[in-house]
Amino acid sequence: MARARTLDDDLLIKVMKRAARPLSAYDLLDLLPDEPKPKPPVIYRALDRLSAKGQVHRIESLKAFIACDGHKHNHETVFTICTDCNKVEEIEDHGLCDLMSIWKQKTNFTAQQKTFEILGQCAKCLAA
Amino acid sequence: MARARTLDDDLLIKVMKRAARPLSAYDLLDLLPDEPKPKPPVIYRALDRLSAKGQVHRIESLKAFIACDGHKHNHETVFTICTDCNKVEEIEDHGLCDLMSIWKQKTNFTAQQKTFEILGQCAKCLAA
DNA sequence: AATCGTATGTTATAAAGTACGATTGGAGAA
DNA sequence: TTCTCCAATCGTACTTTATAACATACGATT
Repeated sequence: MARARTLDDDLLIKVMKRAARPLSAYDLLDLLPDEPKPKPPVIYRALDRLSAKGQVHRIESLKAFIACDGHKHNHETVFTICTDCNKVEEIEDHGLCDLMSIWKQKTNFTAQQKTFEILGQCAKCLAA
Repeated sequence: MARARTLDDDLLIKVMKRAARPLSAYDLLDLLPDEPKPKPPVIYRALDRLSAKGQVHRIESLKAFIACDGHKHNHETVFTICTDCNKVEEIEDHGLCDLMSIWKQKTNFTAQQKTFEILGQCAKCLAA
């Protein structure tokens, strides 16, 4: 029904997980195996697909992407991003859901895309 | 202690407020009076200054900047950004402060920069 | 008055993202 | 089979966003 894909989504995820830090689209380009070297739009399309499936997140404040650890996202999530060790953690929090519905009532604003990110230092890096 | 500034921060703010929507650095470049046309780094430095003073915010999810309405930020804030009319509202919320300290306890993560943004539709635009 | 330090301006380029025409390869028709 | 059609994908070339590196003006310091 269409042309075969040259860049495998699972491979992309694997590369991202191995890096264990947010990677820009161009970082990914460099890290992916060559022959043929995928072009930027190919990377972005793959990221879009995976993002739509919730397997990848864009960290807006870093202009970079991270593989999602895979749990279900039953709740709203916040990312903590350590600027020292680059570790990203996903906090899944019911309290944030509550807050969201309070805001919804207060403002009548209909949310479509949420970006909750905290940059700083993780416990380990702060201690060191 | 240094050369006089050709780009006045107050003018920049004024232009941003008049626009009443998030503007990219290059939007600003176009909107500012010419003669001499400021170069990108000049704009970005002005935005950094104003951002440090809390007079301007970068909306990460739009790669754009908005003049802050100026109240004190005694609490954590969330931005709602209407993708229809481009209106940005700042929700100042004590509940979010509480949540932040809960996260702090839970994770021992030390926050330095917070990005809380909600894209969607405001009440008016949803009705229309 | 010579020198210095720093905020500013400028040039050039890096980094991030995308519009759009070209290509592939399978489905169905003849 | 061989053809045509078409949707998904690709890739060129470009736009947009951002910054590194360099140059300069000018008040402060000696």
